[in-house]
Order: sequence, then structure tokens, then C-alpha cells
Amino acid sequence: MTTTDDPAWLRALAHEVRLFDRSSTAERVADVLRSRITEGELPPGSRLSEEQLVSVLSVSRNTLREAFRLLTHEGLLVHQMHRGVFVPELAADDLVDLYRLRCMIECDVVRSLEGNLDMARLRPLHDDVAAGESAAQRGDWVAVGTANMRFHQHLVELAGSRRMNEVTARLLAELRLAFHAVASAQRLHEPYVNRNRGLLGLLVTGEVERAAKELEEYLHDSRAELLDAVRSRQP
Amino acid sequence: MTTTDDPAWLRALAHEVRLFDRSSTAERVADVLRSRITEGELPPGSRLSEEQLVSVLSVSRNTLREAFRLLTHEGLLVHQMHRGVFVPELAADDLVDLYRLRCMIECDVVRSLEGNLDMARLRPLHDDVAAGESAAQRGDWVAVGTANMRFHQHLVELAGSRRMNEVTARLLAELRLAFHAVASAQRLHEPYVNRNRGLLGLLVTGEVERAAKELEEYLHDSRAELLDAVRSRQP
DNA sequence: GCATATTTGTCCGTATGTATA
DNA sequence: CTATACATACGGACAAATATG
Repeated sequence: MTTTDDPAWLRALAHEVRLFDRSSTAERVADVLRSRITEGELPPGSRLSEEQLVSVLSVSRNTLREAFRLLTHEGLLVHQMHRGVFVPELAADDLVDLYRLRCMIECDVVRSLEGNLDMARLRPLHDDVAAGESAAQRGDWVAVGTANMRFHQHLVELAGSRRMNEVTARLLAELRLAFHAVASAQRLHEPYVNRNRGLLGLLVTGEVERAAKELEEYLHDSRAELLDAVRSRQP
Repeated sequence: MTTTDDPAWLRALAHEVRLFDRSSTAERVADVLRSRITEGELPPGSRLSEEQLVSVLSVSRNTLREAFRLLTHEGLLVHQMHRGVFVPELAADDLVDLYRLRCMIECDVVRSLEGNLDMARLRPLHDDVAAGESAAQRGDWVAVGTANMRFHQHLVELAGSRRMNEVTARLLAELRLAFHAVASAQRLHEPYVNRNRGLLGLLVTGEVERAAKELEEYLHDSRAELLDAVRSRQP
């Protein structure tokens, strides 16, 4: 029995799940759902029906539930007992919390680069900045947002700490949930294309303390922008 | 069919799982296994057999696997594809990584207390120090270790950041895995009873910068002790 | 407030594929 | 290489909680 209502975002799923064959089924399902969530096709607040997804993805309920758990641990789904899983709506509190950790981690990483920074390791950061500039030129503001996120992830990876990378990945994934509350993706992401370029310049010249200060301001401004959007979402 | 080999640590499980009835079955199972791991009854490196645990705990595979996932996310189990779950053995690298995050977080929290610290919120810290001293007097060094961990968890909670609390809980749980590599629990934990008391004193008098510096040394020493033990574990 | 339908939570049995002795 | 043990995944079933009328 096929489902009668078949929203656009559901249609493409079945193929994608079968496309990859690496790792476990649950992880593949999680990959697909993750991209749907971060790209905003599943807006915050929506419930993910087990029955519906099981039939669309052609996986068993147990497998789907394992995928749910994976995403719940990443903060991309919240689980309510006997009610199901939902895409969370970030509150202002959560934003403040997320930025507090981001600032702590990223500034700590930048300051730790003092003295021992191999320029070759900045390669991924250069690429991300370039990708952001290119996307901005063609007006693809979602791609600009993605490039920005990757820039910050790669920045943290300079520290070479596995757990910092993991925590950062989770923070940035959660943060993306708030992006969809902002009306204009351009206004949200455009200013940071140049600021990323500037930040990278300070790293190249080894001015880590100035970079850290700039980063603090950067995150403060970014936070203010998102807070405005989230607060004006619903009174 | 009951299992024929029945190690000591397995025998008490069945009752405990049925004892609590809050929350989901998977979480109860995870609670029981978590205590067994942190208390060292399941030494690092040991494999947790699905079949065996399913029969002992009288839960289904699905439920047990959900519990496994919870603990894997906490860092108390590692999952190898098609091989099962194991209690991880922390490498020296992991210890360095763990302490790097601990130091970053705890020092950041302490410095953030500048100016705005309500003395009443130090209550849990006082209790933990007292518990540590009491346990030390009666020579219960495992309890001293527990009190120390709780002290640091409560310290971080002063920041009021949900995600910092979660990350810290995970870090400390992982850290406990390394404790079992140390021969003498007394040598490992005793020095920090007094140092916790001293740290708390600096917070009471509001000397946050001195407290942060002391904390840095504290963690450095603690790290050195554990690194020695882990490195001399196997040549 | 109550009865019903829907959905989740848990468990079982089995088939298939993978790793290791 | 074969055999065994085990994890992965599926589908069905029933109980329990929630949502709906």
C-alpha cells in the first residue's frame, strides 16, 4: 500500500537511500534525513512519522529508529516519549548557548596557533573562502552559508583535536536550524564572506591575537543577527 | 536456555534492570551498564556480547542496541561494524585531547564568573568537597574520585550552559575509563581533595584569575599522573 | 469527560551477510 | 577453505500512550 499524499521532499528519498552502499543502513538513512533537515526542506517543528518514512524509504522501523537516534544525538531531532521525533525549533536561549561554545572553542583554537602554524594547513580555509566568494558572485546565498560553516569547521580542525571537531560539527549543525528563521539569506551570510577573508589574512600573517579579537566581534554580530530573527519569529 | 558461564558482574544485572521503572527500557539498561563500566567491572577492551546480555537482562536485541547507542554517544562504548561493541581503551592521545577540552572549558567557566557570582550557587561545590574529605578519611578512594568528578561537573554548571554541561559529562565519563589503568587510586585522587578545597576558596573570595591559573596547574598535574599510568600500561 | 483511532514502545523470530577460528 | 559465531536487517505482533472526534 503506497501513501496517497506524497510531498515533494519525500519523492527523491527512496533512490538516494539505495544509492550509497557504504556503512550501515541506519547511517545512510540518517545521512539522507540530515541533508533534508539542514537544507530546510523539513522545517523546524515538523514531525517525522515513522510509518510514512518506513514506507517511503523501504526500511524497517527498527532501522529507521536507529537513524532517529543518531540524529537526535546530533541535535537535529528531538524525541518526545510516545509522541515521536520532531525537527527542533531553536529558542533564543539555545542560540546564546550555541554561540557561547562557538566563541570559546574557536577563539581558543586561534590563540593556540601562536608560533606553530604551518601555512600548508590553511589550504582548506583558502578553498572555503574562495567557494564563498564564488557563490556570492552568482547570488547563491545558501551555498555561501555552507561555505561559511565549512570555513569555521576547518578553522577548528587546525587544533587537531578529535573531540573539538565533533563538538563543533554538532554546534554548527544545530545552528543551521536557526538559519531558516531568517527571511533574507543574503543579509545573513553576505557580510561574512569578506570577514572570513580578513580573518584568514590575519592567520597568514600570524597575528593570532588580533584574529581572536576579530573573531569575537564577528561571532557577536552574527549572533545578534540570528537573535533578532528568532525573536521576531513569534511573540 | 540460560547461559552456562555466568561471571560475577552479570549475576546482579537482571534484578537491577527491573528495579527502576522510570523512563524507557533502553535507558534503564544503559544506566546499569554505565555504572558497570565506570566502576571498572567491565575492563577496557572487553566486548559486550549482544546474545549474552539479551538473555541475562531479558530485553530484546533492539532495546539492547538502543542502550548501546546511548553509551556509544557518551564515549563509554565503541562500535565496530559487524564486530560488536567494546569498552574503549583510552590511548595517550585521547587523554591529551580530553584534558585539552577540560582545561578550555573549566578555565573559561571560572573566568566568566568575574563579578557576577552568587555565593549560594557554590553550595553543590561545598558539598562535593566535604564528601571528598569524608571519603578520604575513611580511605574510600573510589568515592573520593567520584566526589572529585562531581566537583568539576558542578563547577562547569555554574556557567549555566546546557551544552557545556553535556560535553563535560561526556568528558568526565570518558576520563574515568583511564582511572582503571592507575594502580593506586589513593595516589590518583588524594592530592586533589585539598586542591579542590583551595580552588573553592579562591572562588568564594572572588579571585577568579588566580583560580583559573591554579586550575590550569591542577589539570596539568592530573594529566601527567594519568599519562604516566597509561603509558606504562603496555610497552 | 469519554470512546475510538492512530502512533509509538517493545519484543520476537528469521534470514542474510560478515568476520574469525 | 570451511565452518561457526555473531551482527545486521526485516516484518509481524501486541501493549501502551497519545491524539481526535
